[in-house]
Amino acid sequence: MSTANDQSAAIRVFTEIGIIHQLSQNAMERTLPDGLRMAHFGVLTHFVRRDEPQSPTDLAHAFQVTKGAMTNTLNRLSARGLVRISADPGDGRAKLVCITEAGKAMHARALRAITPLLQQTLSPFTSAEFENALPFLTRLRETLDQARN
Amino acid sequence: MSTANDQSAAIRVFTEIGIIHQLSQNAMERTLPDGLRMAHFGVLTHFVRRDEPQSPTDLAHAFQVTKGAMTNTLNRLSARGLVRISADPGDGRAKLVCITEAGKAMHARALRAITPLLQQTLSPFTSAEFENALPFLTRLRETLDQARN
DNA sequence: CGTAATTAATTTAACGTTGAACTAATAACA
DNA sequence: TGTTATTAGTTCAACGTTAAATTAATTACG
Repeated sequence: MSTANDQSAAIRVFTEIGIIHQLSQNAMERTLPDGLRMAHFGVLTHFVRRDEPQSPTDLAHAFQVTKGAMTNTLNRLSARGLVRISADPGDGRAKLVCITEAGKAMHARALRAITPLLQQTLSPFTSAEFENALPFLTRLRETLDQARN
Repeated sequence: MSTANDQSAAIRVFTEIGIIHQLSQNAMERTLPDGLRMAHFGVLTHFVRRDEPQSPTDLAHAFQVTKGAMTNTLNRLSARGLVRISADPGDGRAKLVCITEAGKAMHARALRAITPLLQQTLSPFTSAEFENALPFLTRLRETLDQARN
């Protein structure tokens, strides 16, 4: 990555990524039940995979989002009873977030709702194509993440 | 793309793409001069590459954004004198958008501002890696685009 | 011709996000 | 110990976006 010409491929990659993000997020949010947003679904998925209490700050870090954004997301999930927020007994400043049974049920429902969309729109691809794309994307994300801090 | 297991790679790809989009957009907007946003920079880039009048609807379609969003973007660019909006002489409903000299100058300035960031954060990659990633991303974007309509 | 359907663009409310300012609790250290 | 710095979380204004409703102009067609 040295000459000016080299940058054009990188810029095109970022442009495609931006549009893919927008299109896929919109398609999924139109499909998710009950006005659930991708940010909410992401947090539920996180807790389904890893059912341990976690602080809002850790969650904000995991999702690469500001603490303010995570406060908002968790408040909405909590207001729906999909997540439980309690005080951290070991640290008076901190809180601990858990998924509830209703949260797990909502996640399962959301996953069922979203599956046909995924299967339909991704039918022109093989899973190998996605797996082949992953290492580059992961490394790019890690690089941007490091540059941020 | 048939079994449930296949979807996990696709979901990871979309997750990575979402985070890359967020991180790269934030990094670039922190670098762009004068509070210029990526949406604005994108429109300027479009007109630098293709210096012909174009309607807001065409631009909205090119950027995969609603007409309302494009109205907002164009109004901000116009308020700064970076773009000129005139009535379409052939269609009383339509408008035509052109880039101005100030717009071209701002684009050049923005590109200069953003180049070091690109070079710095992308130095761990070769341009071939970006070029190799492009065909898959392009096809994915096209597929999502078609599914939308 | 005249009515109905389509199209271009704007407007509005609602949402998620950022960045910055703020409060409260903890940690560091002189 | 007491002051200072750091850390966790919230709040607020500003922005871009979407979806839906609205206005105005054009096209289709009976």
